[in-house]
Amino acid sequence: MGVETTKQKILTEALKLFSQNGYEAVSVEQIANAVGIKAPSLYKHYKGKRDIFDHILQRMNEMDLERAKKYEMPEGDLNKIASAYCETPIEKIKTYSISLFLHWTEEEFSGNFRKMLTLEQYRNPEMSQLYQQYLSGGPLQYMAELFGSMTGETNDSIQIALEFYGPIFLLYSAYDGADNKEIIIAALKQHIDRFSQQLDSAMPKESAKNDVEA
Amino acid sequence: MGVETTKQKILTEALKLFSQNGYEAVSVEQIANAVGIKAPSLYKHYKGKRDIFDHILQRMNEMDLERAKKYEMPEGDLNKIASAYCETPIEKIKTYSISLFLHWTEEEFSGNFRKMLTLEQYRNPEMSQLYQQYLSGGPLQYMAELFGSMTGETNDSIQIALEFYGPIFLLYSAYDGADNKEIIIAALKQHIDRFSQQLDSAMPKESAKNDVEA
DNA sequence: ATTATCTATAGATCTATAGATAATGC
DNA sequence: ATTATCTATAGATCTATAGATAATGC
Repeated sequence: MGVETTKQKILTEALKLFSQNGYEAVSVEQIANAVGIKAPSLYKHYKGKRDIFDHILQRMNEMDLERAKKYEMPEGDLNKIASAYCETPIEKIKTYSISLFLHWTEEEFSGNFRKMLTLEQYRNPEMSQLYQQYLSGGPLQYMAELFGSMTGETNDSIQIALEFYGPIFLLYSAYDGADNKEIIIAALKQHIDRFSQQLDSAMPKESAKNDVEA
Repeated sequence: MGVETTKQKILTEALKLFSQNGYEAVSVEQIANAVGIKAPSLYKHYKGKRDIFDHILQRMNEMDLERAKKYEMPEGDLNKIASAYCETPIEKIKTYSISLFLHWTEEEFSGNFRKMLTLEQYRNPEMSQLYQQYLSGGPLQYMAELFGSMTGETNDSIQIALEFYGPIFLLYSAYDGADNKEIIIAALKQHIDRFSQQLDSAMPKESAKNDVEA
């Protein structure tokens, strides 16, 4: 697992280039150079540039399914106890949103994929669909459902999700441009804490549940 | 003014294409086709593709200076009275942020420019600087200053600006993907109202000032 | 007389294939 | 024997220029 095969390395290097310059701006030769082979050799592994792109999408899809399985359904082995602790919706949201942010920033493949998707979002319907699924409308919808299940009234939940996810979404951009990434993570945590406190005090009761364990 | 010269049309059509596909993906021939001329004719007006791009930047810069002059300094003629009315910081922020949003969405040139910048932001330092100046860090900083001047304490102002501008920033994306743009504008206004109300009640006093006129 | 357009085309670059050569597995 | 790499190169596309032709302004 530590060693990357040429086939895998083509994907990671191509994605790195796509995330900086966009799909069209990157030539097969540039990818090959980054990998350390000549361009024609690359065709032994993939049918062409579009095929490389497709395999990146595929791999991202697999990674996201794994991540979803890990965080949406806390029925695993060791994590079971830990997540059972903070089963209250508000803690679930905290954990989920921080892990989501770190996933799209600190992890190399996902981080580059997010950047690439940002650059490709207007190219065609498929790309804008993926962008919204992974980064804008998708998370927003998911969080709205969480908030809806908390308050009971699903009416206002999209607006609440907007107040919550908007700053997180902006922090992706801030993260990309920041010299010191730690400051961004700190701002993220402050936002999440502030928001959940505010939400907690606005909620009718139930707030006693949290204060039992620390 | 209603008639667009070929030279101007090259800029608007090029920008339209750049905003969808990114700078590199667009060929000079595509631009020429959109304008309705042959590719070589285009070189009578601009030195090349890069030159077209540079003139787009230049024009955007001019447009933004105009917009800034219009909204930052309410010393004009007719607007003078109107803006003097709502000179209170909270109303200034409301007016400013709605006009900013409409500027980057409903106006064709600025809207396309925002999309293009989104696609070009990672290409080089100049692009990421422009992206942050126009769309992320710039407005955030400006709003932080406004909030700072309101509360007096400049400490927390960036965090407050994040809570305010984050959702607006996310709504740019939502706007691009939305079938019904009106819904997005409504969500924007609701966010701004909710936020300013919340801010108003959190402020010590001064809130009586607003309620005199309606 | 000047300006905007056209056709033709040079020169560069890019994707992809063909076929030779070296490395690896049985 | 199979697989991964290489060099050489075909064919397409892209940027940009040269020079001819039509349109516009004095």
